[in-house]
Amino acid sequence: MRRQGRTNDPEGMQRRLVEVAFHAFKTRGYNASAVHDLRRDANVTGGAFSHHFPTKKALGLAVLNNRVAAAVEEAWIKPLLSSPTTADGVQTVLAAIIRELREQGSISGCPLNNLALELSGHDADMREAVDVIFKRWQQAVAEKIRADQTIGRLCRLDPETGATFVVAAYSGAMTMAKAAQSTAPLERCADQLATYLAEPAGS
Amino acid sequence: MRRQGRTNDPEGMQRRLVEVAFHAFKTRGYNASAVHDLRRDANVTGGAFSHHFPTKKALGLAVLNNRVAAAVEEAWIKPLLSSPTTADGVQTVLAAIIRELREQGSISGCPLNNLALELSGHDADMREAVDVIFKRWQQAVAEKIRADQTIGRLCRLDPETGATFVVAAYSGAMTMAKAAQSTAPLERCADQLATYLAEPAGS
DNA sequence: CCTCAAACAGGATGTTTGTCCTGTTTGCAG
DNA sequence: CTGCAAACAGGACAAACATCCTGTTTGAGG
Repeated sequence: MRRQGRTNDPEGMQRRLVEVAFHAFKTRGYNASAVHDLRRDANVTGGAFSHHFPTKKALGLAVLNNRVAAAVEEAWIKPLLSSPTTADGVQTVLAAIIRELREQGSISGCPLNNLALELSGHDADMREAVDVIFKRWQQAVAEKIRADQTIGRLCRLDPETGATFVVAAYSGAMTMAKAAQSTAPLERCADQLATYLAEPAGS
Repeated sequence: MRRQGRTNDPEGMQRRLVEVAFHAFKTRGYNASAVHDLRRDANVTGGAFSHHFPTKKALGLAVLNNRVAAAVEEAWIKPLLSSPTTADGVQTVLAAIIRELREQGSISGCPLNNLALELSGHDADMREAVDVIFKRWQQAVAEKIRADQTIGRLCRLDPETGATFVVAAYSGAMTMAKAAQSTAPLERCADQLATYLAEPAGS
């Protein structure tokens, strides 16, 4: 075909594809995103696509394992673990997310949340991948709660239970924020999580 | 065509279609459910379908406004409002849902939650419909919290904020339960919501 | 320079999707 | 009895869809 500008860059191509798919899945959803559109947006031909990802499901798993997991790590786990306390970390994370949503105008929701509902009912491998990320997320929060307990905070709170509760409240609030296209649910949940984490539960 | 067993039953046909679609949307999702399959499962021909619902979106809105809203009303609002306190009602509702999920083996998630993520990003009308149901749900919980306050309970809790928090925690927990195919997240959130609603927040 | 597997191009393929169209039947109004 | 609008039957339709196929190009190893 005599295309002379071509250079082999498998990693870059995969990264570009995963990046485009991540964004499309986050905003439009998995089933609503056509492979054809993803290819066009990422400037990837059909041959190249099916070489790196034999099926759409393979791309979905790659997005989940590489990109979504990294997004959770970056937006939640890192800032949480580097905060003085759980309460502080959760507050910092939520404030940052709310600020970011305000700046970009529209609310597309938490990528993990979006894909979780759509994919965990359709395929066992997908659900497994979603669950792994949720488990990792919870584990990090639980770890932070345990760290708090070594300095005399949240001593009456079971770390796993508290972690599940925090993640659930955030996820649900993000769902409602997306439906309402407003940050109000997130702000309210941030407020309640603050008081919840300030005083030991079940005292 | 000489089909002699036919009888006109527009309301029944719409109900049957909405019922089938509700179940399909809940388990497989909106985009993953083909109109063809819905017609087959509901024993409705193409002509009848497009007579009652000109587009798939019309059916989706009908499912949202009629069936999903009714499901929330039945599973959440009614039992909550007929309970002595908010804490009691939330506990009753969650216990019933957990029991039901255990009996049926698999967890398909909260129908509103599932459709919220998938549809609110795709269409303004759909998002509006989802938001209305969420608002109604929150309003009912807030109303119950206000009722508690008239008898000296939860006096330091803002009703709207508390309602958002309760709904968010439940929704998020259901998402995690679906991903994990386990009722554990729901049980943990029920536990934490119990202590959250037992003592006034921010005291 | 030669080889060869991996990387990529560009379309073909068969299926699925949502919607529409033409005709027939029902049931109520007149 | 008779018009007539609504209710329904059954398939047609093009567009969109995910996947596959054949060929070409790259780049590293020998």
